[in-house]
Amino acid sequence: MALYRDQQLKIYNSLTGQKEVFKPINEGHVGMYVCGPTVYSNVHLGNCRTFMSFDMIFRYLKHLEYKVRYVRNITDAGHLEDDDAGEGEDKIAKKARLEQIEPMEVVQRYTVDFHNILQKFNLLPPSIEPTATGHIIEQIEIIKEILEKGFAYETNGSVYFDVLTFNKSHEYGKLSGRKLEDMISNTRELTAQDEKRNPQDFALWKKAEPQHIMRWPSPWGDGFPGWHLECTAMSTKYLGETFDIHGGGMDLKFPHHECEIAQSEASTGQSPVRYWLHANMLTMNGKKMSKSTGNNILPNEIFSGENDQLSKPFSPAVVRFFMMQAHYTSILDLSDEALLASEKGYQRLMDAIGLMDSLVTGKTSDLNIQDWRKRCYDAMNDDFNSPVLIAVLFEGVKYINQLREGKASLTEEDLNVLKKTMNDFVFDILGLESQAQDSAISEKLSGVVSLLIQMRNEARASKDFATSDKIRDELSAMGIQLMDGKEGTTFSIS
RNA sequence: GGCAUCGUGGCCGAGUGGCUAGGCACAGCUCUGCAAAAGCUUGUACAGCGGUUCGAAUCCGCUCGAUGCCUCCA
Repeated sequence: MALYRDQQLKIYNSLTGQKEVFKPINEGHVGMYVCGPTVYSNVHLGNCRTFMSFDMIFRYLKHLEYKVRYVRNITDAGHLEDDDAGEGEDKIAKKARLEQIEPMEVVQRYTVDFHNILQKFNLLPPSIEPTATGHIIEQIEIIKEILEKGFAYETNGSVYFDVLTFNKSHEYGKLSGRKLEDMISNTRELTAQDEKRNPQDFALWKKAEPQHIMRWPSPWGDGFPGWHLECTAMSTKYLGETFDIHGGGMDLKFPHHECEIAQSEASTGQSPVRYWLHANMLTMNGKKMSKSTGNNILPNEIFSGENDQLSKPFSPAVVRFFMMQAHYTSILDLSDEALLASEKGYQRLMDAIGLMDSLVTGKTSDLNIQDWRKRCYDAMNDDFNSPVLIAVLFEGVKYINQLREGKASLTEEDLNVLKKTMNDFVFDILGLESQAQDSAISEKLSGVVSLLIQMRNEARASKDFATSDKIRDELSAMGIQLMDGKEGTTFSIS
């Protein structure tokens, strides 16, 4: 029997503002769509946080033995920097012009970067990773539908979604908690040459100016799709007209996701998504990381330590652990101090896990492992509460250390539950990686260190503390720490 | 200006009506040749003011502060 039947997962749904019991449309199957990046520059750490959060969610759903189809798109069609002006240049085209390369070279370069970085952070690839430019036909079809239903109009080769008309029969703004009347009263005057009937209207199709490189033929002439449309087209194509989970960054809630809802409801008559999930922002110096403002840090700058914000390099796993220590719906602020604290905690966790295989079993158990295991699931079932999970996992760390010191005892059965649970949650679900070195090298290294430990013990036995301390201190300087315990000396490499 | 979210001990960060979150740092003890590691113990924090309640960090109101969205952004 599948694990999900034993677990009651609750998810905070942005649409209703409440935690709801998760029930997929088709039992045992989950369709999940997450808005991916626009590939016109290097992915920064803030972007990574969102994808990492949904990776953790993907992993947990899979762990619960759901069959998950996870679709995460690549936006490879540039969108106008200023939608209203009509004169704006799209970001990919701009980058291509600045670097004197083809737009698709820009796309390729940053798609590769995106994949490389996510791999370093140990993200699983999605089931499908569709591109916007690969779905122009699907987007055009949706525009036709919306036009037919009377929720859009064509002006001068462009097609706009008619928000006011839509709002008469539907509720525009229900996701972001906005009221159309408020939005109207708050907007400035239309610019004189604007093609839109109302400022709230948004583009489904934009006519391409002659100099615009990325262009496709359509019933309305050469142009390119509006920036909300691709997600509607691709999510519908691969997940159906209504699917289970739609995720993305908080900054996409309005207008992007609001427009997606409008587009789907206008074309199919159905609300597209059951559960809307929004991951919160990563900040630095108290401000949102953002490509356009420059307040961001690139993952490679963290891994190398070459940046102004941090005192030292941090490994991808430590950064991931740091992020998992905050709930995905909370704002998280990046700082050197916080990363240093996480690094130590991460190390303690990994050291304990490394000890698991050497633990001995007893006849009785004086730790309630089943209850502990249940609390791990409870944490994740409560809207993927990874920080609470980590708190419970640190109880597991305490258990392991107590067992190692002989201060507690577990039966073989319980010990196996402890090991499996730690491995499941730390590696499979949180997606942390032990920084295992090349196994051939690490095997030899561990032989060498064992030899040194033996020599040190001999020195200690003969009270030659000068020698024993020298071994200990010099290894420590190399990042190899010796730990004396009841059962002998072990070591950890940092 | 409008809409929304948030303000927790030295730092990070959970928690939403009564019961220890957790991590890092700090202190004491145990262990140790000395350390480190680990274990044990201690910290009475919830922006301010007022209200509801037997009881509020948790609910309500106001004030102050921060952030996000309202234009491309994860």
